[in-house]
Amino acid sequence: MATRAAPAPTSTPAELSATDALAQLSFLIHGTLERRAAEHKLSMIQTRLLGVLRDRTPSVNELAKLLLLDKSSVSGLVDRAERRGLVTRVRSTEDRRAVLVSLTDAGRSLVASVSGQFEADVAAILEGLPRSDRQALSRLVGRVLVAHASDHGVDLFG
Amino acid sequence: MATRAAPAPTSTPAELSATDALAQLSFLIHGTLERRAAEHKLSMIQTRLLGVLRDRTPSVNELAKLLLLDKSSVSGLVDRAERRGLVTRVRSTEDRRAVLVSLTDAGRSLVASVSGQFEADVAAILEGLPRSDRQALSRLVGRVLVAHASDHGVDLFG
DNA sequence: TATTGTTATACTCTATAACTATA
DNA sequence: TATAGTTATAGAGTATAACAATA
Repeated sequence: MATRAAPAPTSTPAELSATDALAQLSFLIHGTLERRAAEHKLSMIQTRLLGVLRDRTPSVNELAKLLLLDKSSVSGLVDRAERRGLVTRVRSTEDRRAVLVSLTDAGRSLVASVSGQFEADVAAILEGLPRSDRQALSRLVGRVLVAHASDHGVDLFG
Repeated sequence: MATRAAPAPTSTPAELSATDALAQLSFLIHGTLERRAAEHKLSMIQTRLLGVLRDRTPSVNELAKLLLLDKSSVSGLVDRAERRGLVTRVRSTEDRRAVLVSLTDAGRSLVASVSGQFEADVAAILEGLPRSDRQALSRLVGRVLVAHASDHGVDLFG
């Protein structure tokens, strides 16, 4: 956990390894989204569900693969989101076993709020750096992501 | 959520804003720890509990503040960790209402494993960069952390 | 009276197994 | 038979409220 950054996020030592620094920043940013979502009574998994649905109308089965959950877990997740009026279920006409899940207007509006606030939060965290440093950071992190993706057979720019 | 990095982590576009890049990397790193912990049948919160206990023997009340949980939640958390032999409870002699929680040898060993593997994972992710770039990244992220901490009244280097 | 910790209760989240209805 | 989805069940994790023991 990069010394104590993850399980026990603590103070920032004068000297940080790149590993420690990245771990600490990651938990800071993750926690930021968690808090924003909680303000809207959303858990992280409900937030991810809404996020996934922004540009898709997947079946329960496809959702299970996207969210790395069992289909029964997705069933319950969608139940609770549906009860709150955030998503709807529609029986597929092509395969009448399948159920397609999509955002309601309320769901779309909610995920847009959380999303916007989170982006602003991250931007605010980065405001500690002058613009040229932000660009340098962006370039370096972009390279890490590209390298990691290619190591894992992910198709970038697809 | 930095476009779709958080709720719907997807591909890496050719051009990433610093915000998007940081968000994507953060969720990559957080997910890395989550997977490592899960291999040891540890949830994130159990992992954080063990992490906090590495250099402390706090009361249940203090744990609740450190983990940002209600004391009743901590009570259950410690119950389950104790049942697995990872932590022990000792009644405080100074204040006989208080219960002090500490790691067992098994708990300490387990958290060391997860910690070590996670650090190696993050280091591996960073290996996509040449050493000079890693140093630059570390310096930039360190500055972000310092700036954020000072904005929030956190005492660094304490 | 105030504080520490536990317990009772209720809800979310998760998986496994069994079931229904399609294919 | 195989697949899609739901339901029953069990357990972790969380909070609120009520309680016992100690301060």
